Amino acid sequence: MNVETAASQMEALGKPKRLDIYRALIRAGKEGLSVGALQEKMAIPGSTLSHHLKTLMIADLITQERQATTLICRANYASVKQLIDYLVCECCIDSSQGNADCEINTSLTCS
Amino acid sequence: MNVETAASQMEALGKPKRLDIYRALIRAGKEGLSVGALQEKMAIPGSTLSHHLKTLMIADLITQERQATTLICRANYASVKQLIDYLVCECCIDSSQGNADCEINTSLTCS
DNA sequence: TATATATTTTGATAATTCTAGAAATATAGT
DNA sequence: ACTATATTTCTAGAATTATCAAAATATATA
Repeated sequence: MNVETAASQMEALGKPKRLDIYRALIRAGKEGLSVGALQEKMAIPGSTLSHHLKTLMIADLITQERQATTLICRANYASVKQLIDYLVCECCIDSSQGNADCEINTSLTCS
Repeated sequence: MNVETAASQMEALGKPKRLDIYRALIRAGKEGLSVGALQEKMAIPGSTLSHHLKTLMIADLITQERQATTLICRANYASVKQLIDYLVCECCIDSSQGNADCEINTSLTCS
């Protein structure tokens, strides 16, 4: 993970609508949600939704799988785990007291 | 935590320079870093740094404490913990399989 | 009060991004 | 081939954001 990748992922999650979309996919699990289902759920125009999904795709935060004419979107759980790690895993290492007393634990695995 | 707050925090972390500044504070621990120390470390103009710090402050991601003429900045560990929780804590709850098999654990405490 | 240090605010420009309607594309069924 | 459904791309305007030099502010010390 590098700072540009992490920042682009944060930025992708930095608008309420996109964050809502992403969290809907986090909640949906491995079944995912189709673009159409998301559009109904989110109540936004298809073109706007499509742009948001593209942003999340480019940031590697979601994946898409075509099933005939519908496109299934899923959260990429591995990438958000890496992002969280990048954010906090170096906690306190520059402190004169070290990080021995820091408890840092981020785990996320979905079956 | 609501979606606007979470999105504004994500957005604040969504630029490489601000993410770098924030991670430097995460590493610094409770001692924090002065604005001047950050400026030297990051090698950016003071006015630019000040704007970035203001953005991080408004998002409640950092705190500032004045010590005479210098201003000590510190990461707000509690708020990033809440942000991470907001992102993933509802993992898979809408799945037909439920979230029983999801392991979600985010802990971050710094002494 | 005068000076020095630390930091913020102002102001202006360039660049990016959000939004959504309209048109285009892709896939499947009749 | 024609139609229907699902989704994307094109296009453009409005709004927001990043950047930094210069001026202003805040605090401490001589």
